[in-house]
Amino acid sequence: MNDLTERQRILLTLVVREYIETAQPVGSKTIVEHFKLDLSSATIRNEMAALTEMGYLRQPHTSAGRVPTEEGYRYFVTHVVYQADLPGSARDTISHQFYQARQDVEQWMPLAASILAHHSRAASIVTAPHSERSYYKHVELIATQGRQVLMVLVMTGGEVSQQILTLAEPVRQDRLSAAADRLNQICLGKTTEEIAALPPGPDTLEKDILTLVLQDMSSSEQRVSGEIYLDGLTNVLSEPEFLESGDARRAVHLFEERSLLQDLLARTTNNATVGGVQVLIGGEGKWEDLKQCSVVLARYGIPGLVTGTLGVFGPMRMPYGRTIPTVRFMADLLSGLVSETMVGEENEQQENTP
Amino acid sequence: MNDLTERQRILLTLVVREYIETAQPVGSKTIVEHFKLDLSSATIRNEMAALTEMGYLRQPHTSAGRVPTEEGYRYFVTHVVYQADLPGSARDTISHQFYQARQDVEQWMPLAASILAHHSRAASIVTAPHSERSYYKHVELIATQGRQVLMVLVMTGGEVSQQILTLAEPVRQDRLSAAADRLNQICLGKTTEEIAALPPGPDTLEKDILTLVLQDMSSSEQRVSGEIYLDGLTNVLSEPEFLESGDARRAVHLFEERSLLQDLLARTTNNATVGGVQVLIGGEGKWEDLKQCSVVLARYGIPGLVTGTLGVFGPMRMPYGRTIPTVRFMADLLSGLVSETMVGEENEQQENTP
DNA sequence: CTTAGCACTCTCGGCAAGAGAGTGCTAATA
DNA sequence: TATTAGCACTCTCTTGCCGAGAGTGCTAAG
Repeated sequence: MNDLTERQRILLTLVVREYIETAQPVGSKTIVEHFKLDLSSATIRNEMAALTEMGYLRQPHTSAGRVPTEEGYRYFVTHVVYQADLPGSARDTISHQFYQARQDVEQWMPLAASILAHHSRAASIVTAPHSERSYYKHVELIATQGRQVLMVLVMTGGEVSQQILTLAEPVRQDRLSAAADRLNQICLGKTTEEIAALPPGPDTLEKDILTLVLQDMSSSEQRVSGEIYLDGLTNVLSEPEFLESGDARRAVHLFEERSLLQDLLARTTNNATVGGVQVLIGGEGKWEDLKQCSVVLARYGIPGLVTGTLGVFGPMRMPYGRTIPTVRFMADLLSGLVSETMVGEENEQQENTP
Repeated sequence: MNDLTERQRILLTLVVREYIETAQPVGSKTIVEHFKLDLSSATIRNEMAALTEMGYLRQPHTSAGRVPTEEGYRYFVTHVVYQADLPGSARDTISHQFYQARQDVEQWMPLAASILAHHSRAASIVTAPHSERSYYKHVELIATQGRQVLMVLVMTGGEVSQQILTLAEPVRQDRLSAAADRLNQICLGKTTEEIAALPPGPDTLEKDILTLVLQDMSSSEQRVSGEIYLDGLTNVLSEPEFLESGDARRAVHLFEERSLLQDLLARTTNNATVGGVQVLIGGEGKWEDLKQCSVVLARYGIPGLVTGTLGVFGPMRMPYGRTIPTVRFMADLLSGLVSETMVGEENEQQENTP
C-alpha cells in the first residue's frame, strides 16, 4: 500500500481535502489553480490516472473529476490526519464548557454530545459510563398509593435505577424505611454474587426487595453500555449527499434503532486502534446502512472498570482533520472526569489542583 | 363555518382521506371511481369548486386535482375524527405492552414514545412527569477520589438528581454518611421554602450540602417539563413531503433544539381543548418551521401536581383518525400510571385490582 | 519526465412536442 | 332546479434533442 511516491501522496491529500470541502468531483485543472502547483494539469492527470488505477480515486463518469474511494479516505486518515492535534484554542473552549458544567453530573453526557456534534459538524453519539461490575451502595423504598413501592437503587459509581414493586398487601412507609436500612447495612459494597450468597432472612418483604435488587444489578451488568445520547442529527441531514437520496433515512434509522447502534459501538471494544480512535469508513462492508457514511469512535473511562463510548457519525466526506482530534480529546477529557468521580474502595486521597 | 351541506361535508372528508392516503392531489374522477358514488364527476367538480371557494381545498395548479388547505384539515379534525375512539384491539395491545414493563419505571417514557411513534406512524414526543413543587425525600453522599463528593438527591415522586460537590478538603465516607443522615431527618418531606427557612446548623459541610440541595430543588421546580423522549423520526423522514424539500431538516432541527420544543409544549399548558387533545395544524402561523407539519398534543398526569406532555409530530397529511385517539389513550394511560405511583402524603390505602 | 494540443466522452440546462390529467363552462336532460 | 354529458382549455410531466462546458486520455514534442 505504501507504494505511493511523495508527489502522489500530496496529490491524493489535495484531492481528498478539496472534495471534502466542495462535495464536487475535483479535476486536474482545479487542483493546479487552487493550490498553485508548479505543474501542468496534464501531469496531474497522469498522476490521477495512476491513483485511480491503484484504487484510491474513482470517476463518477468518464468525463468527470475524481472522487476519493473508501481506500482513498482510508489512506488519508491513516497516513495524513490521524496524528493531528486539536488546536489549543478549541481545547480551551471545550475545557471551559466542561468546567462550567462540572457540578451537574447529569449534564455531562448531553454536553459531550453537543460539543462533539458542534465541533465536528456531524451527528454525535455518547454513551454514559457503564461499570462491568455493579457494587451495591444504597436502596431507597418509597411508599406510593396502594400496594406499590418505588425502589431507588444506587450503585457505586453513581448509577441509579428505579423500579416499581407490587406487594401482596399495603405496607406503611416506616416499615419500608426500616427494611431499607437493614438491607443497606447488610449489602453495602457487595457484588451481585456476594448478595446472592447471603443467608436469606425471615422477612418476606426484605426477600422480595433483595430479589428485585439482584435483578436490577445483574441486568445493569448485562447491559453493554450506559444510556445513549445523540446530538447533531441536523448537521448530517443538511449535507448534500443526504439531501436527496434516501440514504439519510437509513442513517437516521440506524441511530434510532438502539440495537443496531449497540452493535456498532460494540465494535470498539474488540477492535481498538493506536491512540484509541477508530475510524469506520463506508460501513467497512459490514453495515449496509452506512454505505455512504463514516463513523469515528473512541472508548473512554477506566478499562475493565467503567467505560463508555463516544463518537461522531457523518458522511464519508467528513472533515477528519477536525473530527478525529476532537473525538480523541473528548475521550481523554471524559476519561479524566470518570476517574475523578469514580468511587474507589477506600482509595488514598489524591490532590488535584483544578 | 358550518355552512356546508351534508354532501359537501362527505365530499371534503373523502378528499382529505384520499389525500392522506395517497399524497397525490385528488381529482373528481378518482373520487367517483374510488368510492362508487351515485354521482357524476361533473357534479363532484361543482362541489369541489364550492369547497375551493370556501377555502377548504386548493389546487396546486389549474389542471391538478384538489389538496386540502389547513382550514380543510382543521374542519376534518374537529368535525369528523376528533371524537373517534381507538379500536379495542389497539387498546389491548398497548395496555399489554405497558403491563409487561410495569416494574421498570425507567422504561415507561421510552416505551410510551415508541408506542406512540409506532401506532401513529410519525415522530413522537413524550416528556417525563414533572412536579410543580419539589418535596425533599432523601439525600445520598458518596465519596469519590480527592475532595469530590457525588450527591444523589431523591425527591418525592421519585425524581432523582445527581450533582458533584467539590469540598475545601477531603472528607471520609463515614462523616459524609452521618451528615446525610442528619439532613434526611431534618428535611424529610419539606418544600424548598421550608428548607430555606431552617435555622443554619454549625457544620459547614452540612451547610454546603443544603445549599446544593436547595439549588437542585428549585432548579427542578423552575424547569417547565421533565426529560424529553423522542422516537420515530424515521417515520417522518420517509414521508414523501420530506424526502425532497429541505423541510425535513427544519423539522428535525425543531426536534433537536430543546428550547424550541419546550416552547411548543408550553402551548398545551395554556390552551387546552375538549378531551385534552390539541391539534396544531401547519404551525398555526406561529412556528415557521412547522409550515408543512402538524402536531397532536395532550397533557397527562394530575393537574397542578405532576404533569407531563406527550404528542405526535408529522406531516400535515397525517392519519388523524388514528393519531388523535392514540394520543388521547396514551395520555389517559400515563395519567393512570402517574397517579398510581404518585406519592401522596400519608394517603389512605386504596385497593386496585390489576 | 513534463507538457501542449486535440479529439473524445459525458453531464447538464434549455427547449419543443406530445401525452395525460383535470378543470370550468355550456347546453341538454330528468 | 339539480344533474350530467361534452368539449375546449390549461397545466404538468416525460421524452428527445441540441449545444455548451468540463474533464479526460492519448500522442507527440520539448
